[in-house]
Amino acid sequence: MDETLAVDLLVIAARFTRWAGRAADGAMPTALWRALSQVDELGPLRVSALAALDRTSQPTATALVQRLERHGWVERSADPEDARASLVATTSEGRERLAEQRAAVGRALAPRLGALSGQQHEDLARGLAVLRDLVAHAPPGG
Amino acid sequence: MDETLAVDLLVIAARFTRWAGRAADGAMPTALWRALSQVDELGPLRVSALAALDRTSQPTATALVQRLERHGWVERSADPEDARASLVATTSEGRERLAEQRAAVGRALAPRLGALSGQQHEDLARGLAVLRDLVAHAPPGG
DNA sequence: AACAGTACATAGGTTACCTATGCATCGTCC
DNA sequence: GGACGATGCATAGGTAACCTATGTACTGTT
Repeated sequence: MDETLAVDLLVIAARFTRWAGRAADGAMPTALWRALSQVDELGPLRVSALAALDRTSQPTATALVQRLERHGWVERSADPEDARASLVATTSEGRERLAEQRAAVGRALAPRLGALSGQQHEDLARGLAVLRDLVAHAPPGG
Repeated sequence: MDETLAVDLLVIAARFTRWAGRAADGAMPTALWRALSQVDELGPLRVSALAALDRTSQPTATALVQRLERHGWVERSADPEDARASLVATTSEGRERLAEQRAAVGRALAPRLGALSGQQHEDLARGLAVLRDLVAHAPPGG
Protein backbone atom coordinates (compact mmCIF):
# COMPACT_ATOMS: atom_id res chain seq x y z
CA MET A 1 0.00 0.00 0.00
CA ASP A 2 2.32 2.72 1.22
CA GLU A 3 5.23 0.92 -0.35
CA THR A 4 3.63 1.17 -3.76
CA LEU A 5 2.75 4.81 -3.20
CA ALA A 6 6.28 5.54 -2.05
CA VAL A 7 7.85 3.92 -5.07
CA ASP A 8 5.37 5.51 -7.46
CA LEU A 9 5.97 8.93 -5.96
CA LEU A 10 9.68 8.62 -6.53
CA VAL A 11 9.35 7.26 -10.03
CA ILE A 12 6.76 9.77 -11.20
CA ALA A 13 8.20 12.82 -9.48
CA ALA A 14 11.58 12.17 -11.06
CA ARG A 15 9.99 11.49 -14.41
CA PHE A 16 7.96 14.68 -14.29
CA THR A 17 11.04 16.63 -13.27
CA ARG A 18 12.98 15.33 -16.24
CA TRP A 19 10.16 15.90 -18.67
CA ALA A 20 9.18 19.35 -17.46
CA GLY A 21 12.79 20.47 -17.18
CA ARG A 22 13.30 19.69 -20.82
CA ALA A 23 9.93 21.06 -21.89
CA ALA A 24 10.68 24.31 -20.10
CA ASP A 25 14.16 24.55 -21.46
CA GLY A 26 14.97 28.22 -21.53
CA ALA A 27 18.09 30.28 -21.20
CA MET A 28 18.28 29.58 -17.52
CA PRO A 29 19.27 26.28 -15.97
CA THR A 30 16.61 24.63 -13.85
CA ALA A 31 18.52 24.56 -10.60
CA LEU A 32 19.28 28.25 -10.96
CA TRP A 33 15.79 29.53 -11.50
CA ARG A 34 14.49 27.18 -8.86
CA ALA A 35 16.83 28.70 -6.33
CA LEU A 36 15.93 32.21 -7.49
CA SER A 37 12.28 31.34 -7.17
CA GLN A 38 12.76 30.17 -3.59
CA VAL A 39 14.80 33.21 -2.60
CA ASP A 40 12.16 35.46 -4.10
CA GLU A 41 9.35 33.63 -2.36
CA LEU A 42 10.92 33.21 1.04
CA GLY A 43 13.75 35.69 1.24
CA PRO A 44 15.62 37.43 2.57
CA LEU A 45 17.09 34.27 3.99
CA ARG A 46 20.35 32.61 4.83
CA VAL A 47 22.17 30.29 2.50
CA SER A 48 21.73 27.47 4.98
CA ALA A 49 18.03 28.17 5.24
CA LEU A 50 17.71 27.98 1.48
CA ALA A 51 19.56 24.68 1.52
CA ALA A 52 17.34 23.26 4.24
CA LEU A 53 14.02 24.28 2.76
CA ASP A 54 14.94 23.21 -0.74
CA ARG A 55 16.40 19.97 0.50
CA THR A 56 19.81 20.43 -1.02
CA SER A 57 23.16 20.46 0.65
CA GLN A 58 24.64 23.68 1.95
CA PRO A 59 27.51 23.80 -0.58
CA THR A 60 24.98 23.31 -3.36
CA ALA A 61 23.00 26.25 -2.07
CA THR A 62 26.17 28.29 -1.71
CA ALA A 63 27.12 27.61 -5.30
CA LEU A 64 23.65 28.48 -6.58
CA VAL A 65 23.58 31.72 -4.65
CA GLN A 66 27.02 32.63 -5.97
CA ARG A 67 25.83 32.06 -9.52
CA LEU A 68 22.72 34.12 -8.92
CA GLU A 69 24.83 36.88 -7.38
CA ARG A 70 27.19 36.88 -10.31
CA HIS A 71 24.27 37.56 -12.61
CA GLY A 72 23.03 40.32 -10.34
CA TRP A 73 19.80 38.49 -9.60
CA VAL A 74 20.36 38.27 -5.86
CA GLU A 75 22.30 40.35 -3.40
CA ARG A 76 23.85 39.57 -0.05
CA SER A 77 23.75 41.53 3.13
CA ALA A 78 25.19 40.86 6.52
CA ASP A 79 22.86 39.13 8.92
CA PRO A 80 22.67 41.47 11.94
CA GLU A 81 22.22 38.50 14.23
CA ASP A 82 25.27 36.52 13.27
CA ALA A 83 28.53 37.57 11.66
CA ARG A 84 28.95 34.22 10.01
CA ALA A 85 25.74 34.45 8.11
CA SER A 86 24.46 36.48 5.22
CA LEU A 87 20.97 37.20 4.00
CA VAL A 88 20.15 36.61 0.37
CA ALA A 89 17.44 38.56 -1.38
CA THR A 90 16.33 39.02 -4.96
CA THR A 91 17.23 42.20 -6.81
CA SER A 92 14.79 43.93 -9.09
CA GLU A 93 16.70 42.44 -12.01
CA GLY A 94 16.30 39.07 -10.42
CA ARG A 95 12.59 39.58 -10.04
CA GLU A 96 12.28 40.55 -13.69
CA ARG A 97 14.29 37.61 -14.81
CA LEU A 98 12.27 35.30 -12.63
CA ALA A 99 9.02 36.61 -14.03
CA GLU A 100 10.27 35.89 -17.53
CA GLN A 101 11.28 32.41 -16.56
CA ARG A 102 8.01 31.71 -14.81
CA ALA A 103 6.18 32.82 -17.93
CA ALA A 104 8.35 30.54 -20.04
CA VAL A 105 7.71 27.57 -17.74
CA GLY A 106 4.02 28.34 -17.72
CA ARG A 107 3.94 28.45 -21.51
CA ALA A 108 5.90 25.24 -21.83
CA LEU A 109 3.58 23.33 -19.57
CA ALA A 110 0.39 25.05 -20.67
CA PRO A 111 -0.56 22.51 -23.33
CA ARG A 112 -0.60 19.71 -20.83
CA LEU A 113 -1.94 21.60 -17.86
CA GLY A 114 -4.54 23.21 -20.04
CA ALA A 115 -5.76 19.82 -21.11
CA LEU A 116 -6.73 18.87 -17.58
CA SER A 117 -10.29 18.84 -16.44
CA GLY A 118 -11.26 21.04 -13.52
CA GLN A 119 -11.31 18.00 -11.28
CA GLN A 120 -7.87 16.87 -12.42
CA HIS A 121 -6.54 20.35 -11.89
CA GLU A 122 -7.84 20.35 -8.37
CA ASP A 123 -6.50 16.86 -7.69
CA LEU A 124 -3.10 17.94 -8.89
CA ALA A 125 -3.06 21.10 -6.80
CA ARG A 126 -4.21 19.27 -3.70
CA GLY A 127 -1.72 16.48 -4.18
CA LEU A 128 1.01 19.03 -4.65
CA ALA A 129 0.09 20.75 -1.41
CA VAL A 130 0.34 17.44 0.43
CA LEU A 131 3.69 16.70 -1.17
CA ARG A 132 5.01 20.13 -0.27
CA ASP A 133 3.90 19.65 3.29
CA LEU A 134 5.29 16.14 3.44
CA VAL A 135 8.77 17.31 2.51
CA ALA A 136 8.60 20.47 4.58
CA HIS A 137 8.05 18.55 7.78
CA ALA A 138 10.43 15.71 7.06
CA PRO A 139 13.75 15.14 8.71
CA PRO A 140 16.54 16.18 6.37
CA GLY A 141 16.80 13.15 4.15
CA GLY A 142 17.72 10.51 6.71
CA MET B 1 -2.76 30.43 -12.24
CA ASP B 2 -1.34 27.72 -14.44
CA GLU B 3 1.98 29.49 -14.39
CA THR B 4 2.15 29.25 -10.63
CA LEU B 5 1.05 25.62 -10.69
CA ALA B 6 3.65 24.85 -13.35
CA VAL B 7 6.44 26.45 -11.38
CA ASP B 8 5.34 24.89 -8.12
CA LEU B 9 5.13 21.46 -9.71
CA LEU B 10 8.68 21.72 -10.93
CA VAL B 11 10.04 23.09 -7.67
CA ILE B 12 8.26 20.61 -5.43
CA ALA B 13 8.69 17.55 -7.60
CA ALA B 14 12.43 18.16 -7.78
CA ARG B 15 12.58 18.84 -4.06
CA PHE B 16 10.69 15.67 -3.23
CA THR B 17 12.92 13.69 -5.56
CA ARG B 18 16.03 14.98 -3.82
CA TRP B 19 14.64 14.42 -0.36
CA ALA B 20 13.17 10.97 -0.98
CA GLY B 21 16.23 9.83 -2.90
CA ARG B 22 18.37 10.60 0.11
CA ALA B 23 15.86 9.25 2.60
CA ALA B 24 15.65 6.01 0.68
CA ASP B 25 19.36 5.72 0.25
CA GLY B 26 20.05 2.02 -0.02
CA ALA B 27 22.66 -0.08 -1.74
CA MET B 28 21.14 0.64 -5.08
CA PRO B 29 21.34 3.95 -6.93
CA THR B 30 18.02 5.61 -7.58
CA ALA B 31 18.21 5.67 -11.35
CA LEU B 32 19.01 1.98 -11.37
CA TRP B 33 16.14 0.73 -9.27
CA ARG B 34 13.81 3.10 -11.01
CA ALA B 35 14.70 1.56 -14.34
CA LEU B 36 14.39 -1.94 -12.90
CA SER B 37 11.01 -1.03 -11.51
CA GLN B 38 9.79 0.15 -14.89
CA VAL B 39 11.12 -2.91 -16.71
CA ASP B 40 9.42 -5.14 -14.16
CA GLU B 41 6.15 -3.27 -14.41
CA LEU B 42 5.98 -2.85 -18.16
CA GLY B 43 8.39 -5.36 -19.63
CA PRO B 44 9.41 -7.10 -21.67
CA LEU B 45 10.10 -3.94 -23.61
CA ARG B 46 12.61 -2.32 -25.89
CA VAL B 47 15.32 -0.03 -24.67
CA SER B 48 13.83 2.81 -26.67
CA ALA B 49 10.41 2.16 -25.18
CA LEU B 50 11.88 2.32 -21.70
CA ALA B 51 13.53 5.60 -22.60
CA ALA B 52 10.33 7.04 -23.98
CA LEU B 53 8.07 6.06 -21.14
CA ASP B 54 10.51 7.10 -18.45
CA ARG B 55 11.25 10.34 -20.24
CA THR B 56 14.99 9.83 -20.45
CA SER B 57 17.20 9.77 -23.47
CA GLN B 58 17.86 6.54 -25.30
CA PRO B 59 21.58 6.38 -24.38
CA THR B 60 20.65 6.89 -20.74
CA ALA B 61 18.24 3.97 -20.98
CA THR B 62 20.86 1.90 -22.75
CA ALA B 63 23.37 2.56 -20.01
CA LEU B 64 20.87 1.73 -17.28
CA VAL B 65 19.87 -1.52 -18.95
CA GLN B 66 23.52 -2.45 -19.37
CA ARG B 67 24.11 -1.90 -15.67
CA LEU B 68 21.05 -3.93 -14.76
CA GLU B 69 22.16 -6.69 -17.10
CA ARG B 70 25.62 -6.74 -15.60
CA HIS B 71 24.06 -7.40 -12.21
CA GLY B 72 21.88 -10.13 -13.63
CA TRP B 73 18.70 -8.26 -12.82
CA VAL B 74 17.48 -8.04 -16.37
CA GLU B 75 18.06 -10.11 -19.44
CA ARG B 76 17.90 -9.34 -23.14
CA SER B 77 16.32 -11.28 -25.90
CA ALA B 78 16.05 -10.61 -29.59
CA ASP B 79 12.90 -8.84 -30.64
CA PRO B 80 11.33 -11.17 -33.22
CA GLU B 81 9.91 -8.17 -35.05
CA ASP B 82 13.06 -6.25 -35.62
CA ALA B 83 16.67 -7.38 -35.71
CA ARG B 84 17.90 -4.06 -34.42
CA ALA B 85 15.88 -4.20 -31.27
CA SER B 86 16.03 -6.22 -28.11
CA LEU B 87 13.51 -6.91 -25.42
CA VAL B 88 14.45 -6.33 -21.82
CA ALA B 89 12.82 -8.26 -19.02
CA THR B 90 13.49 -8.75 -15.34
CA THR B 91 15.08 -11.93 -14.11
CA SER B 92 13.95 -13.67 -10.94
CA GLU B 93 17.00 -12.21 -9.24
CA GLY B 94 15.98 -8.82 -10.47
CA ARG B 95 12.49 -9.28 -9.08
CA GLU B 96 13.88 -10.27 -5.71
CA ARG B 97 16.24 -7.34 -5.67
CA LEU B 98 13.47 -5.01 -6.66
CA ALA B 99 11.22 -6.29 -3.89
CA GLU B 100 13.96 -5.61 -1.38
CA GLN B 101 14.46 -2.14 -2.70
CA ARG B 102 10.77 -1.38 -2.74
CA ALA B 103 10.55 -2.46 0.87
CA ALA B 104 13.49 -0.23 1.74
CA VAL B 105 11.90 2.74 -0.03
CA GLY B 106 8.61 2.04 1.66
CA ARG B 107 10.28 1.92 5.07
CA ALA B 108 12.22 5.09 4.43
CA LEU B 109 9.13 7.04 3.50
CA ALA B 110 6.78 5.35 5.96
CA PRO B 111 7.22 7.90 8.76
CA ARG B 112 6.07 10.71 6.53
CA LEU B 113 3.48 8.84 4.53
CA GLY B 114 2.14 7.24 7.69
CA ALA B 115 1.61 10.68 9.20
CA LEU B 116 -0.85 11.66 6.50
CA SER B 117 -4.55 11.72 7.14
CA GLY B 118 -6.79 9.55 5.03
CA GLN B 119 -7.83 12.59 3.04
CA GLN B 120 -4.24 13.68 2.44
CA HIS B 121 -3.37 10.19 1.39
CA GLU B 122 -6.14 10.21 -1.15
CA ASP B 123 -5.22 13.67 -2.39
CA LEU B 124 -1.66 12.55 -2.90
CA ALA B 125 -2.64 9.41 -4.74
CA ARG B 126 -5.08 11.26 -6.97
CA GLY B 127 -2.61 14.02 -7.70
CA LEU B 128 -0.01 11.43 -8.55
CA ALA B 129 -2.33 9.75 -10.97
CA VAL B 130 -2.92 13.05 -12.74
CA LEU B 131 0.80 13.74 -12.88
CA ARG B 132 1.51 10.31 -14.27
CA ASP B 133 -1.12 10.79 -16.92
CA LEU B 134 0.09 14.29 -17.70
CA VAL B 135 3.60 13.08 -18.49
CA ALA B 136 2.46 9.91 -20.24
CA HIS B 137 0.53 11.86 -22.81
CA ALA B 138 2.99 14.66 -23.28
CA PRO B 139 5.19 15.22 -26.28
CA PRO B 140 8.74 14.11 -25.48
CA GLY B 141 9.97 17.08 -23.58
CA GLY B 142 9.67 19.81 -26.22
C1' DA C 1 18.10 -0.86 -55.54
C1' DA C 2 17.98 3.61 -53.35
C1' DC C 3 16.74 6.26 -49.79
C1' DA C 4 14.99 7.97 -45.48
C1' DG C 5 13.94 6.60 -41.12
C1' DT C 6 14.68 3.65 -36.98
C1' DA C 7 17.12 1.03 -32.92
C1' DC C 8 20.74 1.02 -30.11
C1' DA C 9 25.75 1.33 -28.72
C1' DT C 10 29.47 4.38 -28.00
C1' DA C 11 31.77 8.81 -27.27
C1' DG C 12 32.13 12.89 -25.10
C1' DG C 13 30.21 16.18 -22.46
C1' DT C 14 27.06 18.94 -19.05
C1' DT C 15 24.24 19.60 -15.10
C1' DA C 16 23.04 18.90 -10.63
C1' DC C 17 24.13 17.35 -6.96
C1' DC C 18 27.11 15.18 -2.88
C1' DT C 19 30.64 14.71 1.38
C1' DA C 20 34.74 16.45 3.57
C1' DT C 21 37.30 20.09 5.23
C1' DG C 22 38.80 24.59 6.94
C1' DC C 23 38.06 29.04 8.98
C1' DA C 24 35.47 32.32 11.55
C1' DT C 25 31.88 33.02 14.71
C1' DC C 26 28.60 31.90 18.30
C1' DG C 27 26.65 30.06 22.66
C1' DT C 28 27.24 27.53 26.74
C1' DC C 29 29.61 26.08 30.63
C1' DC C 30 33.01 26.34 34.17
C1' DG D 1 37.24 35.21 30.55
C1' DG D 2 38.63 30.95 28.51
C1' DA D 3 37.68 26.45 26.63
C1' DC D 4 34.96 23.78 23.99
C1' DG D 5 31.47 22.14 20.96
C1' DA D 6 28.32 23.66 17.61
C1' DT D 7 27.15 26.53 13.69
C1' DG D 8 27.48 29.13 8.95
C1' DC D 9 29.47 29.22 4.83
C1' DA D 10 33.26 28.82 1.28
C1' DT D 11 36.21 25.73 -1.06
C1' DA D 12 37.90 21.26 -2.78
C1' DG D 13 37.14 17.19 -4.88
C1' DG D 14 34.18 13.99 -6.38
C1' DT D 15 29.80 11.27 -7.95
C1' DA D 16 25.33 10.50 -10.06
C1' DA D 17 22.30 11.36 -13.49
C1' DC D 18 21.58 12.89 -17.18
C1' DC D 19 22.31 15.00 -22.24
C1' DT D 20 23.49 15.47 -27.62
C1' DA D 21 26.14 13.72 -31.44
C1' DT D 22 27.58 10.06 -34.10
C1' DG D 23 28.11 5.56 -36.26
C1' DT D 24 26.49 1.05 -37.72
C1' DA D 25 23.03 -2.13 -38.89
C1' DC D 26 18.37 -2.86 -39.99
C1' DT D 27 13.63 -1.70 -41.78
C1' DG D 28 9.99 0.03 -44.75
C1' DT D 29 8.69 2.54 -48.71
C1' DT D 30 9.06 3.87 -53.31
